[in-house]
Amino acid sequence: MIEAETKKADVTLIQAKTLAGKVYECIKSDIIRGELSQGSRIVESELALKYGISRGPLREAIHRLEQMKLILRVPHAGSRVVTLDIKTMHDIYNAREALEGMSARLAARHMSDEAIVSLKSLLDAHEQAISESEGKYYLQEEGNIDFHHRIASASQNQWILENLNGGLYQLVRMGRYQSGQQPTRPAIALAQHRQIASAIEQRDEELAELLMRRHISGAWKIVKKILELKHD
Amino acid sequence: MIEAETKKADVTLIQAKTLAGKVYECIKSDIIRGELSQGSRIVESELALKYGISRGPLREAIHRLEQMKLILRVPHAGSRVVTLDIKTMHDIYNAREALEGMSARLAARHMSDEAIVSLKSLLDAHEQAISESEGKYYLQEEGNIDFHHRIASASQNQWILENLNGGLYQLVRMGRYQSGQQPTRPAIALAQHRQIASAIEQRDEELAELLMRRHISGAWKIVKKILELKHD
DNA sequence: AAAGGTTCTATTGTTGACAATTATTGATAA
DNA sequence: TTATCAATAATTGTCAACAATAGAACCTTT
Repeated sequence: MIEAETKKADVTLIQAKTLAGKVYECIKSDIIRGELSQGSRIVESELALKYGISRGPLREAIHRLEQMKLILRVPHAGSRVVTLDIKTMHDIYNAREALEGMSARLAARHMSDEAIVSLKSLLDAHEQAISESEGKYYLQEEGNIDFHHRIASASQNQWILENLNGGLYQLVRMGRYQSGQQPTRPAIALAQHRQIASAIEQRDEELAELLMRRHISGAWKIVKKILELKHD
Repeated sequence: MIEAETKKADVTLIQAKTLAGKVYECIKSDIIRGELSQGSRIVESELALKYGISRGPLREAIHRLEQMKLILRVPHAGSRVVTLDIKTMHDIYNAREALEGMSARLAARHMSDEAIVSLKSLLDAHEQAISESEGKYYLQEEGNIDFHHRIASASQNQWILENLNGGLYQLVRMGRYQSGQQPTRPAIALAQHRQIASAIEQRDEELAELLMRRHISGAWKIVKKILELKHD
């Protein structure tokens, strides 16, 4: 039993019990971090060799990544890492706006009082982190994701939750990582997060959705400018 | 010509270039039509034998169906056809409301004038079909899907389009098919469709989104009643 | 007889070889 | 030179055998 517990702890670190799952996590990380650059060709035998597995599970990993749109595949021709141009990112942020807006609305309806308290203390921690250290972008970014993740969880909508965690968030991460990972000014984001949390606390569904949509479309405007600068 | 004979789907008729793709289409159809009933176990070797292929491509087909949430899979334990209970359907309709609402907004922004004309003539055809034949539910339902599909295409948002066509619409179809496939009263739906088309024609993004969301949440209320009746 | 552990079986996960297909290269002719 | 077609190479798609795992059946012990 004790061995089983420790084993399970190890497994949770690896995030997957199957070979395909582990390699999927690896490749996903490589793509998001840009180690596999955008548009680059994916050759099954190469990656299989690199990770020391056969082509079977590797193929499964690739298929998963294709479904979440990190990889583009054409039958018999091969796979490439997706290229996040401005149009694609715009699509992603529009989808996010719709889904997270609904997510916030449902969170205002369903989130438990304890979860709301916990959410607000998370925001306090963010404020602390921001005022303490100006340079810890990474932690701030993780905190940002954490906030959005909690809202999505509280919505209690399984479809939306899975499509945010398993799809859109990964693409957003990849986009941030590869465009210099500037955090949208943290103080402003924090203020907006507080507004959203407040709307949820007051069970104001309409306002919660409105504020979340404004928050995301505002983030898009900043990302867009960064991308346009990069492209010129 | 549409025959009822298509249930014994012939693999060679399907356009997919790969074996996995063909079998994927077959199984998807079987699930939506209820030939593979909700919650029933999926055994790889059985299906492989049934379709006369090996387990490799069949596995790929199952993985795709898992990603679009028609199949639930647990590692080493097996797969089952999803069960569309009320909660799941509610999640689906909420996600639809968010995504198709945004879709209508973007359609009002991007849809070409010619496409709008074509859309309106499609609605005329629907009106014709409704007044002519009271019983052709199937055609009406296909027309309904056609309308929503055109909006999604006109949105020019690839992510939303793919997640509607390749995910939510299939689940909605499955739910309709298996709960007696009552079409939500076609005359009312048609009137709402006309309103939406009109808003798009006037480039009123706000109104287009609002009307589409109202349309879908209204549809949900009807579906919910049907499901509740069934469950008692 | 019930609880607990142990063997056994059915099913999934993995592998390496083989077939089919696409893209490339090179030769030939206009 | 350039276009076209054939042969070739590189890569993906498919298969059947093997390994690992979870769940069922069985036995043992109390």
